[in-house]
Amino acid sequence: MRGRNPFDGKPHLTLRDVAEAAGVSEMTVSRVLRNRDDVSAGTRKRVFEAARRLGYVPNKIAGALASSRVNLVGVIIPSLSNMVFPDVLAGIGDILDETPLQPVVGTSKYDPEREERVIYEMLSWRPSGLIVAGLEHTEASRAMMRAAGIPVIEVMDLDGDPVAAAVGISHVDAGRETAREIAARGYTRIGYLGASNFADHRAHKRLKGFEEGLAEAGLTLADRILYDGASGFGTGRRITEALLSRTPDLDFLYYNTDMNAAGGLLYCLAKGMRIPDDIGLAGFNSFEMLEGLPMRIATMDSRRRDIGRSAAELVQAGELTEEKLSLDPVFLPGDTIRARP
Amino acid sequence: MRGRNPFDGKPHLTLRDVAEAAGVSEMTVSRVLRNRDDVSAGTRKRVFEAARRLGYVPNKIAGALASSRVNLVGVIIPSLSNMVFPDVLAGIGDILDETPLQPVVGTSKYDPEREERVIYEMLSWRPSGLIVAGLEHTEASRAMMRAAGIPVIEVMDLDGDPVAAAVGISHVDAGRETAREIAARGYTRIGYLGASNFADHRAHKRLKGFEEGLAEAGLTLADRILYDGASGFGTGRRITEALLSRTPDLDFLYYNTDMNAAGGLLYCLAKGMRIPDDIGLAGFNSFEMLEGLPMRIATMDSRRRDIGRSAAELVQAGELTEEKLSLDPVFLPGDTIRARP
DNA sequence: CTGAAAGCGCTAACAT
DNA sequence: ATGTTAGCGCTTTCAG
Repeated sequence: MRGRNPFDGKPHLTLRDVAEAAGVSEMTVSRVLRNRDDVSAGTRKRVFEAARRLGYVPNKIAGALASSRVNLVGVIIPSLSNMVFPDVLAGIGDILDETPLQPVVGTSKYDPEREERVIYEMLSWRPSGLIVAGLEHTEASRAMMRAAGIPVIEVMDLDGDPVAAAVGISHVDAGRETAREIAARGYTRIGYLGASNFADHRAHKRLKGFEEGLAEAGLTLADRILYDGASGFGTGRRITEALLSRTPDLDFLYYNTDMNAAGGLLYCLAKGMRIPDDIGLAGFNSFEMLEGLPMRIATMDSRRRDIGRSAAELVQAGELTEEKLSLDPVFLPGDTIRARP
Repeated sequence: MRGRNPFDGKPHLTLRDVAEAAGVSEMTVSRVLRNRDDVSAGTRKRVFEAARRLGYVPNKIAGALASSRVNLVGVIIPSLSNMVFPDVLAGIGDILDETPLQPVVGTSKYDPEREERVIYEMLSWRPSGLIVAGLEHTEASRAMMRAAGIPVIEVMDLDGDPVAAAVGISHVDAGRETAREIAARGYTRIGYLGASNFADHRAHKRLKGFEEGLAEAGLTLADRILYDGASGFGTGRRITEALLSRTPDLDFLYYNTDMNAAGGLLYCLAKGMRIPDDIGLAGFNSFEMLEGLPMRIATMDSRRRDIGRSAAELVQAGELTEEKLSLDPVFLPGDTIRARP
């Protein structure tokens, strides 16, 4: 059974097979296949042909062990269904596609214990770098990342204490800034609509900053509602209806994410409310796919793709950097908030 | 430099380090860390403690090479931003989470050459299985998959010639079935709205089946419009407006995906059209996040999560199966199509 | 229950 | 420009 795939009697081809077929040494085959330029054109051609004909696929496991070089970058995010994370991945891809590095994605499902296991699994492949969403990890996770001896970049959040490098926005600032924009436009009866998910630290930070921003203007949150489950139009609708039936005199609704704000928008429009005069709405994230709703929702661009790009650049540089890179979220007033007086 | 990480002067810990610290042989450490039950409780405890204290993380590269066992499953999909693919991944995760197998995702960006490179990269890690979206691949890709000696599952599509096993729906049938539902409700002036993306084979197959289904009822497509770029509400709006201004007397709009249908729905509602009496709409995919629109769009559930689950089960079984598993897409009439007479 | 020896398939380093 | 040798860090196999 040794040297064979467990599912098949046929052993994998090795360098030796190609070497014999081409009439050269294993070492020469290895050089050709790694595109080194110290092989004569004729030999190179013979080797390529032999490899092609046999259908040889190199064994990276062996190569990585021999060279202690692994061209993988671990990327750990909470989920793939949240839309914000694929955007970060796209940014990472923009950069890594131009390099030999390859991202390998793992998901934590917002569970720190699960994240710890994923980090452990990832590190056991000895990747060239690690990109992890968020700053909140178990102590064991932090210890592993510190000891990994590779570039470790925490992304999306800057409010906290990164293990090493970090790229992101301050969600506290984002929330505060949104509150200022709202207060500056004369709204006073403000409600918050968000997820009860205890582990969504970034949303909690935005809310914290939001309340600080309101306080600056002498305001407090008039009401808030939390939901379980996934964000979406239906969720946005339901929580909006529930909140407004409880506190009908709200004049502004601040959502944890544009997805819910979109549902809220559709609800308010259906009820004939006048937006943005009677009631204003704002979300967070700036999702491109929502362009095309009846009104553009006021939101803050969370710079997800840029975050992915910058993180990948830091990994690619290969240094054990502790750089903190703060991107500025951009407030986009859209149509669901009054003009500034 | 050998045996060290290129970014760090400090070499990684090895089994030997743990063995010395615990006062046992490397072999014993290896046994403990793989949770084999042929080690005495006392030794086991000493080893675990030493490993913890040192912060040892095993090297899977070496382990995989020695054992020729790699607990990775390659998953190759066109993109992560399309929403349909994360759903397939979620289904795969449902199953693999209960096993030692771990999915590794690669994206082809709808480019067969790129897909070929990704398949090659994946196979060079000697994974335990491969799950690939679609049936259209380069000849070289097909040859690699045939020769891989591992379970290879093509997913999402059954109209074509799979390399080995396949799990999915027939998109031709899905299109034909949708056409029948529309024709049975008395619509006659039918338009199609889809992507020009040459490489979206499944959408083309749906359109083919759709036209066949119309033909059965003595109908033909009254007009069609193709767009470049991403699907979304804005896109749906724009193509709907363009198509209706060109052919105003259409009484049904069939979209390649619910995302565009949603934009079309919002457009038609804004224009005061009476849905589903004056004009009907249907999409494809059944996206959960769209629940909550003003009307539920008629659509067909593409069974994405089930497809992921079944594919993962086949991989996990570990046999070189050639099974073809056909799931039935389900037509969901929603509110945008008239009741059957 | 524990250890010693051999080798997985490749590449670094040193020949020639 | 090509070949030879010695491992990479682990697991398999066989001995005790």
